[in-house]
Amino acid sequence: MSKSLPSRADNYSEWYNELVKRADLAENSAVRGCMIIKPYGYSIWEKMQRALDDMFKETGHTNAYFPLFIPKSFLSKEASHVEGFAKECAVVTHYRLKNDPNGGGVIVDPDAKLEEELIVRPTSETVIWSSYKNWIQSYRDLPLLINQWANVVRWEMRTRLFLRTAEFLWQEGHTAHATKQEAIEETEQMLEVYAEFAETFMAMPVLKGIKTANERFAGADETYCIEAMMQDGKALQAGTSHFLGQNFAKAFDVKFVNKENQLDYVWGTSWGVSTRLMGALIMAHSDDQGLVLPPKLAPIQVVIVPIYKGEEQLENIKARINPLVKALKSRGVSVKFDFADNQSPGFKFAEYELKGVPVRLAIGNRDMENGTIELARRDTREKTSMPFEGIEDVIVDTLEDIQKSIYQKAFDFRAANTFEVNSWDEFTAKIEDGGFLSAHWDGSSETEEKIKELTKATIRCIPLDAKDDAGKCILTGAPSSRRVIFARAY
RNA sequence: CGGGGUGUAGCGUAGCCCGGUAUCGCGCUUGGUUUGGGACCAAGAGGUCGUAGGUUCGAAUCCUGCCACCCCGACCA
Repeated sequence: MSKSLPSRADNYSEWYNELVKRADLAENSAVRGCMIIKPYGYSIWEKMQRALDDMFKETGHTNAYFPLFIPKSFLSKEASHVEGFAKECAVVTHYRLKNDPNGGGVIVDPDAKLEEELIVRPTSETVIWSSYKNWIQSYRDLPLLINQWANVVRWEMRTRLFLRTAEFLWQEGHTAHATKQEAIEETEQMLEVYAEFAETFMAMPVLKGIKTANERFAGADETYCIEAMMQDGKALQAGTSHFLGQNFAKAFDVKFVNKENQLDYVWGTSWGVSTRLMGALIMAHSDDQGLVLPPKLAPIQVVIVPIYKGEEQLENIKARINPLVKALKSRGVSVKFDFADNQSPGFKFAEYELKGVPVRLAIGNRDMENGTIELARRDTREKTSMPFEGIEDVIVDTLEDIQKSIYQKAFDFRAANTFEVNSWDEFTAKIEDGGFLSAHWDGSSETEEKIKELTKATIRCIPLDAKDDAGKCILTGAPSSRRVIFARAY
């Protein structure tokens, strides 16, 4: 195994794949397209889950759990929904195996065929709405604000660790409301929650917007999204929030009696983020030395590496470091004091950089004599020798500063790679370099598809903060009232 | 699913064209010396050569099917 990663400049996707494996985040499994999330990767996901779950609870949601299997008939109740997912569903047809009468191993027992096939959920709208039918009678039962943490399966043809896997982990919120207005507000609120999570925890700036009809969720009236820019200039959809209108209520016959004693269909939303966020996190900040993790999501925020000759020196260092470890822990900082003697300091430095630990401290005999300690920050790879006295506050400040700096760096990168373009020639030239292109579009699906066909660029979103700005469609020249964001996407 | 490539120890590989039971490095184990940016010496352990068939006295090597992974397409709320 070579010591260094492939560089981003040489081969971005190889860099990504290698990094995921070398940093011990995930690996491929025996099952095509399914990944094994390794402990280090999973602990980052757990941090994401914790933060998101707290935000969901704060906005009034509660968790529940619905089954993995969906009766086939459920899926077909909402027409555009089934159309959207049919091509990528795993189907359970039998419930038993038996010994192969012709020899080795087991075979599917042909006598154990299911009357109705079960679909492994690609998303849970259908099972959930079939339950909501029983749970909702009156406006007093509304709003119903439920989230579930689950795995889903989408049989993708081409997969990549975290970015697109056949099975992935996610959360899916499913809410029901008495009015259209309230459901739209919920959809928008959850988009805000996602944006805030991405920006404050992941340190990743996102663009909030609305999807075009082409890119809309199957079964939604409107899909809101957050879009992030990766370091290769490609866009990554990091989260979606859907206003479902009354589509699922109608498909599953979910009616309620309103205050005026009239029967009406309820209004729905659904919203989700997945382990894809791990991919976003990696590609937003990491460099050729390895991961760069935002302190708020780093499983280990500070690592301390002692440099010593002999037991006695190590004991002296431990005596100085142990109280610091304790003090940091009491301030909620996760610290690892790595005094393992089977690896050299240099090895440890490289290893913790690969794993993205935000702050590294090194202390050796020189420091012991001088009353200093060396502090290295992962994002800039700067090393500074500092007085040991007061280092605790410096560490806490540095963690905060790293969180802010990597956000700013990602923000500046996005700004430097976002362009207004006004002609087709400009568009086709610019799109080759990656980045977001802000351009006029005539609003038709045909034009959108034509542009995709010609350039591989899709409309990532119509930004929520788009200003009215009359212009002409980049392709057709037809009038347009505002700009949309085009990019090549993951 | 189409085109191209790859599969040999935990990882990375040589050998394959031209058939004779497998090379080297990293890692691992033990002992010793080391430790301020991926340490060194010595001795060890580890392989049904992706998988299932076929050809052959004999297959990592030749042939066929299958599987997985990578790249390019198609597909992908």
